[in-house]
Amino acid sequence: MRAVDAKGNRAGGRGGRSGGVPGEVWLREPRARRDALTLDRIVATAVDLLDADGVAGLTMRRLADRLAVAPPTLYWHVKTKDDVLDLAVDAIFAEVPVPSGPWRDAVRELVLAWRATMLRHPWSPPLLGRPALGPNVLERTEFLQGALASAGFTGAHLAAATHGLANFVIGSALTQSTWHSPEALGTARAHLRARADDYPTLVANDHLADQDWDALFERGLDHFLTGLAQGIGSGPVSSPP
Amino acid sequence: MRAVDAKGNRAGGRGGRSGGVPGEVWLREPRARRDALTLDRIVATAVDLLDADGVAGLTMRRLADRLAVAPPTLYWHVKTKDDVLDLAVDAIFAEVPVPSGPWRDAVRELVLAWRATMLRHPWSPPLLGRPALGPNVLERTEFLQGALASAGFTGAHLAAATHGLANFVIGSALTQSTWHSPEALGTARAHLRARADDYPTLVANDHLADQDWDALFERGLDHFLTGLAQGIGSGPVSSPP
DNA sequence: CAGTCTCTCGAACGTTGGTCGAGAGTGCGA
DNA sequence: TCGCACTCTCGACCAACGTTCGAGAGACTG
Repeated sequence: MRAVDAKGNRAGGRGGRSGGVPGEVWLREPRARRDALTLDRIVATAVDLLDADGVAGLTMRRLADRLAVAPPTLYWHVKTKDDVLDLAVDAIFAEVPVPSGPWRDAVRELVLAWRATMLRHPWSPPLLGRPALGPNVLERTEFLQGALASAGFTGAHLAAATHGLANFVIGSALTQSTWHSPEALGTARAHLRARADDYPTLVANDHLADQDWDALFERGLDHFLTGLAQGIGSGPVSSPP
Repeated sequence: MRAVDAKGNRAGGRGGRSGGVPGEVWLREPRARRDALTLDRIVATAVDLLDADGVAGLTMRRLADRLAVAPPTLYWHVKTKDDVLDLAVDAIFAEVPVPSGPWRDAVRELVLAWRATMLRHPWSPPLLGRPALGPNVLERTEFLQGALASAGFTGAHLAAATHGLANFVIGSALTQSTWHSPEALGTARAHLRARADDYPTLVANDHLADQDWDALFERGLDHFLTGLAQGIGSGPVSSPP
């Protein structure tokens, strides 16, 4: 069953189920279906859809279509659409390599890769407004906190450092993905310039310019790391060997 | 017309329009309708709905119901539902007072109030994934950058400081609003503890504990401000008088 | 009193996320 | 070989959603 043509449309339309067209046997898929519908395939396809058209582009029907399957079928593998979103978010975190080395370099590396991945999938930052407890996310968080702990942070200092870094990355990615499209940026700048009287500083300094966001982020990150390393009270100062 | 009872249901159901019930005149609203439908009322009601039930709770139909109006009516005042969301986001920023004083204190104050407002409306952080160009948002941003500029920051340093602070606030609010409900936090911690082998550091340090988020945020903010004030290259060091 | 402009709404459309129960296909034990 | 149970798929259907259209009511203007 479920013979599909190249465009992914189900063959036969609403034709009779079994024993339909004579000789239909020969048209059937070979033996073991190598296109078995799995959770992994669902999630991967969802990520494709999200990358292509954003959150609005992910529809259970579109998703089913791409997988050459009827929409209700998805609900056997997945409980709700939110499940798909949660799984998609965790899936892209697998792209973030877990580094090694001295804590400050390792943290920098992780955070930069983290940000790069989110920007590669601009639909993801707002979705972090939902609890993310997937294995990939947790593994990276574990590493981050581990690195900071190995640097000597403890207690509230450790918590502040971990959350602070994570929040900084997430906020940056959210903001930058907002201004993803050049057109949006352009109209926004025009909007600002037309109100130069109200926002003299923003206009004078060309806020929302098409600037080097990467450099901006790294600068901010270094500020934060410096503040961290400087420590307050019991904070650590230097890198371990 | 449009007499409403206390529960906001339209009176008369589907009764005849004009010249319906005899004596209905006396039941009509006094003279000039003091419940005129305005954009402001729409937005204020939308914020109420969002506060009560989150983004999922805001429906054009529910909104119209609360305003004792038929759904299509809203579309005369507003182009799409997204308009309502954008306006709602800008509306809550009016709650953030614009401070004064030495730059570091003023910035701290603004940022803290900003965060507090977003947490009071936990639906708002993910919505910053959409361009926010309302007057209230821009006014606060203008102030933030103005304060930093008056502190001596210029060029890329200024941009990094402005965006860095904004991103830090947004990220913090997004993360914290994610774990808004104690139940979600509880199950998440249980989930973590059940996997102590995989996430030893997170479990040992009770990541996602029901901690003092405010203190955590202030600590992180101070780290950042310290890194900022310390400056890199041409960065400033001290507060102006 | 006609005309215009502002504002409201009933009816309806297309699409969405999701449910239900009927099956097809497969593997397994008797 | 049969029958049963389990896995997986789907057609039909549902309520709810955002939004459009055109018909008006009501209030001002000339």
